[in-house]
Amino acid sequence: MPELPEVETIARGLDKRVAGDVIESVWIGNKSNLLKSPAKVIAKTLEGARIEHFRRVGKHIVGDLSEPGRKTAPRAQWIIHLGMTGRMMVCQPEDETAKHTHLVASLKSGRELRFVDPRRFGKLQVVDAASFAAPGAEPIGADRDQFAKLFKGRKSPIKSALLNQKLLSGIGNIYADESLFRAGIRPRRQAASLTKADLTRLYDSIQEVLAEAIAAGGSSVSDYVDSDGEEGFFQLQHRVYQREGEPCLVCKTPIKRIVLGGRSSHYCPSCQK
DNA sequence: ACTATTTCCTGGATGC
DNA sequence: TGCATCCAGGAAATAG
Repeated sequence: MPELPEVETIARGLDKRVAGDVIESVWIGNKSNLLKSPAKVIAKTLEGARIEHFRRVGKHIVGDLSEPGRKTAPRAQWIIHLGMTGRMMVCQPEDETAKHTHLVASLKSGRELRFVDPRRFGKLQVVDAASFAAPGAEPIGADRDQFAKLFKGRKSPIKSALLNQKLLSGIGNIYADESLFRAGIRPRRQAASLTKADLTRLYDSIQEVLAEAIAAGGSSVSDYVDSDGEEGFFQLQHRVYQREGEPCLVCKTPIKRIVLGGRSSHYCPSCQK
């Protein structure tokens, strides 16, 4: 599932390959639950636009669009959320159309950008230029004091707070579990109960885990691949996620799995307090 | 202002 | 082999 490191990898890949290209025409399928803007509006906004850049904001891919020939004339932003199974693929027109293809943007270079999403938890929208903002703080390089304040007075489990995109935007189930393991904090701990030392370790763990995961090209669980169809390999470095029953890499205690807010949470009962 | 629960959706895994 | 059932989960909506 695409979280911050996967979305970062995909956005960088897309930027490298299609920045500067111009969208000539757009086809949108009929599955409207994916669309946060009306299909007509999306098509009209994308058609004729030049893609200045693709980049990541939270778990969103943002495409900055401009008027062709006038790079400095901002036009709109194309916002893509991959949900659980969404993919953005750079294809040749003759490439076979994958099942569950919901949008195809034909580019001036002759290539196509395709959005594919079997489970349809993804979202597509267009917004005014420079108007898009993630609902919460950017986890990478967040201010330490601001970070600590996010959890003040929160009664929910720290794991749930980490998944709350309105607090931090970008952390999902994998990196929440992995960060909590490295920080030695149990997922069920009430967020407000974290000491200053806990928060410092958590902050550092998040920075470390996200940086390592980005360097590894993300985690390929489920069917994640980047915009080149390449798998990431951070899943090989997971210490707790999806390792229920397997020995902790530090102390050999079997990793436990519990369900918090309907989400699997994995932790070492010995290393995490 | 929070928090907890439900909903959306398909494919892969499991069980009989 | 086939068919039914369950499960994964990001985030919005709903209920408390």
